[in-house]
Amino acid sequence: MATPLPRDPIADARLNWERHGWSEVAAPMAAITAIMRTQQILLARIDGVLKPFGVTFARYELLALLSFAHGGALPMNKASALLQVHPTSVTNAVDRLQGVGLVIRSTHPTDGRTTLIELTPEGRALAGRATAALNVEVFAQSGFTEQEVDQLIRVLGSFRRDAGDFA
Amino acid sequence: MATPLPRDPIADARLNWERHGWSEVAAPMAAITAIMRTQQILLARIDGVLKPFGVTFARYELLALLSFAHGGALPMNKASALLQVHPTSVTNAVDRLQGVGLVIRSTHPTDGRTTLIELTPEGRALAGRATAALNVEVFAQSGFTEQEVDQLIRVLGSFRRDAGDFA
DNA sequence: TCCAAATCCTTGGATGTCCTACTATATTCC
DNA sequence: GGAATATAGTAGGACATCCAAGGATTTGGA
Repeated sequence: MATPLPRDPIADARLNWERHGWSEVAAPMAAITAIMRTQQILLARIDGVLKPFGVTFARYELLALLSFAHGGALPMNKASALLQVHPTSVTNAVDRLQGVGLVIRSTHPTDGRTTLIELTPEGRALAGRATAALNVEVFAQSGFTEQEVDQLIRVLGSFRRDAGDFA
Repeated sequence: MATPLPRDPIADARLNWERHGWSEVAAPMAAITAIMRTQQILLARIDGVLKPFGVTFARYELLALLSFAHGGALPMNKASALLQVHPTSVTNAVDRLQGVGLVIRSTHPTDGRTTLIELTPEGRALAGRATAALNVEVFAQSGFTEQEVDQLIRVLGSFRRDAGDFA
């Protein structure tokens, strides 16, 4: 990766906010900006681990979700809701996963509008191997202490609830 | 926004991890997934506020950075480093901002390789109005308590340092 | 029963991000 | 000096996400 900057650019932004008389919101601005940047770092790390498996994080998430579903199948709209992404994002992911034989689309037995996404044996196998890799190479060395992990889960959990993600 | 889910999907994922014998990494997995989702929520909120100004968060960040620079100008590579995005992302943003007259490209006085990005008066004015809107509509009601903001800044700050963002 | 409203999925378009490769300009070192 | 190396920015391509719009199917109320 690139050479580290001599100073934290987010801390500098916070100072700029304070200098301009926006001290009231300087800290939340810094926290939010830090979340954005942290997500970038984590996504790059995850996609790097998944690259050898030929899937991206978005596609892996779908495979993992299906692997936990009874029968290894879920309606598209359920997947969209649980992954909390736009339906078109699921369409996109399914197109690509189906293209390489990791999932197949099948029609819902009673509702003609609904399309079921079904894990193939190859998809299930890949999900297992990819999860093992992520567990070892990312989650087991997240860079957060146990206490920090608990704080993040608590703080971001209430944030997501307040944002309307879940009841 | 859509109807809230009856259960937290990330907490459910964590339970699935534990049920499959990955208890050691279930919590970090949940924390990381929560960061990803929180970023999505925040980005949507920010872009919603910026929409009336005709800019996205990526372009706003560049305008804000320039507004704090002496002379309202920065080399492309400096902007890339400070925003911590790929150079091509800056090229993209500058193309669009220049297209609507908010910035202009100028050549570096001594280094012919370098291109300076310069804020136009319109760009500076828009940056000011957009910042005011974000301060009031997003940062002042972030959904985090002061204590949570401090925790996030501390935890994510050390994470970013460890990730090599800054010294 | 039958048509309007709701739901499901897909297509097409806009953005942002990254990577690889390429051109132009500077620097370094023989 | 001049060639090899390094740095700056851009073009082209791959992905993911969202929104708006449209076709298909189901549900529900008149």
